[in-house]
Amino acid sequence: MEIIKAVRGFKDILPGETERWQFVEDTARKVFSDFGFKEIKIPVLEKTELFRRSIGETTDIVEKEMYTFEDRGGESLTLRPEATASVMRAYLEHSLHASDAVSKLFTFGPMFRRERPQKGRYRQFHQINVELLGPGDALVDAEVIYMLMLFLERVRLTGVSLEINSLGCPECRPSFRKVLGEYLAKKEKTLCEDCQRRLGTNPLRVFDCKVEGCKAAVSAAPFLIDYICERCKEHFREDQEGLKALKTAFAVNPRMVRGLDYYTKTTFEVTTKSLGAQNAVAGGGRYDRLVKDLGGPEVPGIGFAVGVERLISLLPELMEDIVRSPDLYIASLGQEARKLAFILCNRLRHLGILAETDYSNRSLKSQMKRSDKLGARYTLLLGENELKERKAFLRNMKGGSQEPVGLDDMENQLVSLLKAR
RNA sequence: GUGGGUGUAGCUCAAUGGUUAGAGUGUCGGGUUGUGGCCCCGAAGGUUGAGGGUUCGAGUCCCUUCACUCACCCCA
Repeated sequence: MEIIKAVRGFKDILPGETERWQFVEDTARKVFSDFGFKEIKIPVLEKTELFRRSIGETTDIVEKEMYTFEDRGGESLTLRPEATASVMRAYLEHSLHASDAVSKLFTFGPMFRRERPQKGRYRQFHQINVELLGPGDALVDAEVIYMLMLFLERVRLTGVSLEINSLGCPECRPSFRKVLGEYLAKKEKTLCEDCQRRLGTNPLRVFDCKVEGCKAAVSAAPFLIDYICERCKEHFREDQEGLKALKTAFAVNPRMVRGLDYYTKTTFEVTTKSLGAQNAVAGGGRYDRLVKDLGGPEVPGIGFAVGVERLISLLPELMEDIVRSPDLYIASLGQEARKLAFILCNRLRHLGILAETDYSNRSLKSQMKRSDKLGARYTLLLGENELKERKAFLRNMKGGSQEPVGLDDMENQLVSLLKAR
């Protein structure tokens, strides 16, 4: 019979990898809570309408990447392609804005997009998501970005760079689109097919194109940040001052464009050179209209998402310090000893010691090999002779030295010995 | 969605169209009574991704399909 395999683009995360996931999540919890953020848990399934309204009808995500289906009641549901929309929904549904002027929220979880799988791109992938709602001040932007960079530093990620940009606001962006559209129209012939199409739909996207002709056409193009209104300019300037004050290195990338419609003003991305085409490790920005667009009060917000698979693939390999190996392996010989090993092993676990033993009556040699393979610090040798003489041998697996331990009160002796380090 | 590359043991890879598809590594066992790592010996482990075709004969050639992978696209 043929075995059933996982759905394309969906991955198992096995022991050996999960340690890194836990490390990343634990670090995130610690850092974010130091900044006053609280964890929120939200469903993976939402009404389709939520994403259409927040992400934008004409974005690629909504147009061709969502897992949308009708449930048995005939309602259109969608596996979330990102988390911000759900957090906003929960924020409004539970009127969090009414109970506190500032909401600092983070969440972990899987997201779903039906794209062709590739390095660093899966159909189910995980994000760490942070949202800060309430204040619209530029210093908040700097603080959130600072927290992101601190988190990345704490998980020992290196070789990344931070880029920021401003997308302006609903008042000033349209006028720039017009300016850019007119500029690019003059160069239409040098643009690739895709970009010629983009002229009509979203000329800002041409900035993202990697085709040489388009790069050249765009190299002298006007920049959005030169056309944004005074208020947006001031906001962007304060944001940069904030980052400088917090000694956070960044570069302004006037060509950075983001794929979700709800962003306004500050946007940012953390990228790497070692991930191939999927170079964004984290990204986010300010969304001052989103809450209102979803039917809520006028509450500005800012947030970011970290791609966990991408982040983990960039982490240094050597992380032995986070995998736990046994403190003690109990090797037993004979029925009586085996029974005692069984009791002792579980009592030690009860006391917080990672103990292992073997129940299948294997040769001492096999048990020693297993102890070695598991990386146990000590092996306790418990056989018929030891039972008779009321003492067992405790072997240090690193040096190979052995010392006797009295059978009576052995539990306490072992605990004090093993917990000493 | 479009294009390229790759599918052989758990993993990394061999095998001119020609016997019974091999090696390393890993797993399990053994190398005189009850001691790990190094070394030696042995065993288990495969529908050669799947399905069709060409051929006296296919892991090898052809077609289809699936998966993986890289790039486009998009984004975390």
